[in-house]
Order: sequence, then C-alpha cells, then structure tokens
Amino acid sequence: MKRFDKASVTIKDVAKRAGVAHSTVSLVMNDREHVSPKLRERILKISNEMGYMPNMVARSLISKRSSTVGVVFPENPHFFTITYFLMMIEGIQNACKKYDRALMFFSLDQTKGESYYQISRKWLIDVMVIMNVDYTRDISKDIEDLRKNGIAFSIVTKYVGKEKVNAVCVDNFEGVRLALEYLAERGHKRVGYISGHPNSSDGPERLQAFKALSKKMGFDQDRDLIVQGDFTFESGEREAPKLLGLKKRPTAIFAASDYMAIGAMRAMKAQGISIPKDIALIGFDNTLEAAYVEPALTTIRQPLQEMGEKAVDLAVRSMNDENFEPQLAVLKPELIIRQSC
Amino acid sequence: MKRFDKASVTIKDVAKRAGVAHSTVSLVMNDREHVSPKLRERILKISNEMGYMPNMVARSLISKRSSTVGVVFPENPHFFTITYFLMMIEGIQNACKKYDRALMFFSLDQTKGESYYQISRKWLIDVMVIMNVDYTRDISKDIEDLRKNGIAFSIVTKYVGKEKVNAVCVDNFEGVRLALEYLAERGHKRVGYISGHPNSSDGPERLQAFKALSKKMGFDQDRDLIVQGDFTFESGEREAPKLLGLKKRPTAIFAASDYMAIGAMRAMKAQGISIPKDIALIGFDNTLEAAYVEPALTTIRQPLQEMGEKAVDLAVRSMNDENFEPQLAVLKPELIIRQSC
DNA sequence: TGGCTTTATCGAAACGTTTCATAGGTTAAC
DNA sequence: GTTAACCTATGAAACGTTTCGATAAAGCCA
Repeated sequence: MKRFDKASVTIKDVAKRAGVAHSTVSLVMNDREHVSPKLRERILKISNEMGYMPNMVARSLISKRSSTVGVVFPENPHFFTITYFLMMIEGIQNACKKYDRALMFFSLDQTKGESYYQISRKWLIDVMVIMNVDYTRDISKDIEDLRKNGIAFSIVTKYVGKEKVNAVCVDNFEGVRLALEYLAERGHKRVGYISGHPNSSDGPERLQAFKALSKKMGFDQDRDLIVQGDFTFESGEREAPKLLGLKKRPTAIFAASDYMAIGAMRAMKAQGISIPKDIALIGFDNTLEAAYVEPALTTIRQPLQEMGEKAVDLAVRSMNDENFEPQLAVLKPELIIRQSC
Repeated sequence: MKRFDKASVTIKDVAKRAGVAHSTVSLVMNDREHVSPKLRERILKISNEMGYMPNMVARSLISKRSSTVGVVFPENPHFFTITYFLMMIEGIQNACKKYDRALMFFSLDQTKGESYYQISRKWLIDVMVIMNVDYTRDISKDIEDLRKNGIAFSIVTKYVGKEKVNAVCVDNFEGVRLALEYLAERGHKRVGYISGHPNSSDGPERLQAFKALSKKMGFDQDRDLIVQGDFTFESGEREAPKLLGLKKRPTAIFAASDYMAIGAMRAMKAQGISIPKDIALIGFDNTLEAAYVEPALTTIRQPLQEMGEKAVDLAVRSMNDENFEPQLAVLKPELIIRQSC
C-alpha cells in the first residue's frame, strides 16, 4: 500500500522558517487579528514561497467542520443521468464555489440502515443538502437527528413533515396557472392531466392546483381527464393512452413532469397522433431533454439551478447564524414556449 | 457560528465501556489480527450498541489517505449538465460504491493557479480522476507532480503526453470503422466529416481514422468533405452548412460527437433538409440527447459509464500496488442504430 | 518611575484516529 | 523447570491543525 512519504510543507515548517510559533502562523492564515502587520506580511511571504497549503483534513478534525457541502441522494444507479437532479447539482456546485467549499456526494444506502445524521458525523459534514426523492420513506426521524445535533441542512424539494426546516421548492400553483392560462389562451377547454408521484410534495400540490384552476377557468371537469403517473417517462407512456382513448378526447395534455410529457409524446407518435396539430402537449420542469425532443416541448420551467444554489445558501446561513429561522424558499416558475402547443 | 457540541461516540468511549485500550478497539474496527475472537466479538457488540461510527476525518489525517475519490474537472459553469461527463460520473459513482469511498468534486480554477497536486494535498485525496477537457492546457507538469508524490490517478480521456499514466479511452479507430462500414452498407460513398477539437486526443484520432478508412473503403476524397468543429453543438450547427452547400453534396454526414451531430441536425432542419431521406447523419458518443432528438440519432456508443468505472479501478489498483504499471484502457465502441441513417 | 491596560506572541492541549514498540501471559520445546 | 517463541493487549506517540490561557512587551496615565 502506497503512502505519501514526502511530507508536504506544514504550518510548522512555515513557523520554523519564520522563527515564530506555529499558532501565530495559524492566526495569519485565518486572517485573525492580534498579529502585527509587519509580522503578518513576513509570514505570508514565507508561506507563499514555501508553497504552504492548509491541510483541510486536519482543519476539519480540530474545528469539527469540513468546509464541504455534502449532497445526499438516494440509492439509484442512474442518479447522475437524471437531468432533473443535475441541473440542481449545477446550482449547488456554483454555490460551493461561492462559499469556497468542496462538494461531496453520498448515496444513501437505506438497506444498510445508514442515516443522514450518520453520514454527517462520519465525514464531519456541516452543510448538507438532502435530495429527497424517495417519497415512500419517512425521513422525519433523520431530520430530527440532524436538527437536534445542530447540523445545517436543506431539503430539495419541499419537506412535507411538520418540523420547520430549510427547504427549496417551486411555486407549483403558479406553475400550473401559467400552463393552464396559456392553454386557455390558445382555446383549449378540455385538458387531460397526467399527475405526478402521489407521495411527493410536488405531485399532490400540482394536482390540487390543476383541479382548482381548471374548475375556476371553466375547463371540462370529467373525472377521467386525470390519470396517475409518477413523474417517470414510463408512466407518461403508460398513462397517456388512457387519455387518448377517451370517447371525448382532450384537446391538450398537461403532464406534471417533462419526463412524463416525453413519454406521452412517444405514445402519441406510436398512435400516429401529431403534436401540436391533433393535440397540444405541455410539460413541467424544463429539463434538458425538453429542448431536444421533436416537437420541442413547451413547458413550465422550474428554476432548478437556482433551487440548488438556494438550498446551499439556506444551509450555510443557518450554519453561520444560530438564530436563523429555517425557511421554505418558494421560487417562481416560468413558461417556456416551444412547439408542442 | 454553530458547533457540534454533543460529541458523538468515539473510539475511546467504546474502549472505556469495554474496559480495553482504544488501540484494541481500533484493531477490531479495522479487522486486524492479534485480537482474540472473544474480545473482538464483545467489542463489536458494544460498538454496535453505542452506535459508534469511525470519524473518517481523523482516520484520514493519521493515515494520510482519505477514503474518497476526487474528481477534478475544469472550470465550467455548465459542467454538470454536459451529459457526456455525467455518464462517466455515473460510472465513477458506481466504482465509489464498490470501493466504499465517498465522491468529491473539485473544479480546477486555473486562474488561481491551482494544480491537481495541490488539491490532492489539501484534501488528502489519494485516488484522483482527472477529467481533462480543457484541451488547450498543458498538464504535463501537474501529472509529473502527482506521479512524483505517489498519488494514484487516472485521466479520462487519453493523455497525449509522453509519460505513461493511467488513462481510459474508447477505441476511436474501431468506432470510426463501425460508422463508416455501416454507411457503406447503406450505399454511401460520399461522406462529409465534422471533426472534433484539434487539441484533444479524440479529435485528431478520429479524424485520422476517418481519413485512412474512407480512403481504404473507396469513399470520395475531396478535401472539403472535412470541416473542423470542436465537439460542441454550436460548432456542428456552424460547420454543417459548409458541407450542405457543396456543389456535390455528401449523401451522409458523420460528426465526431453527438453534440455536433445534433447541431448539424438543427442546421439541416433550418434548410428544410430531411433526415435520413435527403441525407444520412451519424454521430459519436451516444450521449443522453441522442435518443431524444427527432429522428433519433444513429451513433457510435462510447461506453462512458464503463470508462468512468475503469478510471477509478485503475487508480485504486495503482494505489494498492506499488508495482502496478500505469496503463491505458481502451474500451470498445458499439454501433447504435436509430433513425438518422 | 510605577502601576495598569492593551496588544503581540507563545506554548500546550485538544480533535479522533492509527501505528508501533513493548509488556505480560500462555504455550511449546528441550 | 527453564528458556524461547508466540500471541494478545497496552500505552504512548503521531498526524496538522485551531484554540485558549499565559506571558511578555509596549503604551498610557498620573
């Protein structure tokens, strides 16, 4: 087993060369007061000459804070190719740069009984972003553990439990409103809806918004205009035919996620139905793929990058400030008009 | 500033409860010999009861190895939404699981003069994967630093310098062969080529393969059948019209990346050219988007996941075994037939 | 100049591990 | 019954930092 043999230059080396105590060098490195400007400058110069770099691991150990952002995601072999998450990760990475923190990823292996808190302890993660995709699992216990132990974290998306925690989500009501108003403008009054995962926070919220708004706007209210998906491509492909097969076919379909919309698109193509001529299609999310499909998908943009960034912002703030009240950041969606309506 | 106040259970706590020296507990935790089975069992039981988790940071500090895989990528605000990299990251993540290592990401800010070696020192990264996308930068010095200091690393993709290092790439010659033979089968003899970035390793390799094979296979050899892209969507959209505008238009276009192929597709659509009726199109990579465009893109698959995984494998092996000879792993490409030819 | 306050620097302790030389105990060999 | 060999368990040292109380020096005021 290889080892680093040639020790790199440590704070003590710098101190020795400068003829001071290494604690003094530490003060300089951390920009703390109580060091005379003259000495500070000299130490800085020497440390640069020697190419000193603080050892983050030692720093973490003593300070019990790791200068990282830990992103915890559920066990899923394809997590990194689900563009929905990636766009959030892009925002998280940007925030990491902003706060000069490194980015760590942990897949949560529930089978091993690992908890968020354990991960935080094991790696001294002090800022954690929880990607809560496994809607079927109750994480209230884990949340409680984190909170109790003063570990700063945020959840994406909205946490449905009762504790008040940092969380980031999109304004689903507004998103649905944008979509339905756009459809109404274009003359649609009979809109089929493919709902999202019932155990998520977004799924039911969007569904509820759809029900309320479509009623208010005078759309057809048949019970069978609503089918149940789970956000995935497959569920869209599976459920869309139920809408297409209705005696009185809807003139537009609104899917609660782009993946489902694209699945629906596949199903429609298979039946030779032309979009948007025969039927209009609108999605939700604005994931990467939406721009690539043909016709390009009109959709409601979730500001995923901003959500990722905000999640880190909130967690960092609650780490820095004892009194920071955990909050839910609700970001504004946006209508992206392409060719599918 | 918040701190973890309630200390979590340490190895000493376990030792005290078990009435043994904490070094003994350490032996047990690391599955080392020289502990009687009876005692080992007792300690294991107690440690479980107490919920002991080793502190990875302390472990890193003393052992100078961090139990992580550090992925270093060049400064690029959209890195995490470039699916090409993501698919590799997926493989890297799988390997991390296999080796029970956490995954860390570092964007290399060259403007700050950071080097790979410095990152490795700063965070005690002992297994590093270098995503060498910035083709314009000479990294031979960094490579040398890593090697000299015994830090295990791999590069994706192929490293073009003279030192022998762990690297992972696709068999470009074979990939080009697959594409050209497929085109030949379908009767094409006049193929336009959009080349990749000239400072990469893949760009020139594929170009050379194209030149050699298209000659050998009796394709038209006009100089202007080859245009220069840089792997990006934009370059494909920019360069394709040059091929389309030729007096004698090619019957097929081969782009050295899917992004360029999709860019070319956009350009063709803009001109009302139908794919594959008017002209065939084939890409390279099989990134996520290839399956979503219309018509779905026929392409040469790079086994990106496998490449990511292999990169970690190589690095881990060279870490574990002093005598492991750095090697270049050349993975096999695969023809993915869709609708664009 | 003496005493008091402030500031600059120092030294030691701590963080939670691993490692390594060594002590004590048991067994084996003669 | 003595010595050697082995095995188990121990205690101290080390990793590279930060922190904090102590000390020394300097500044201030009377």
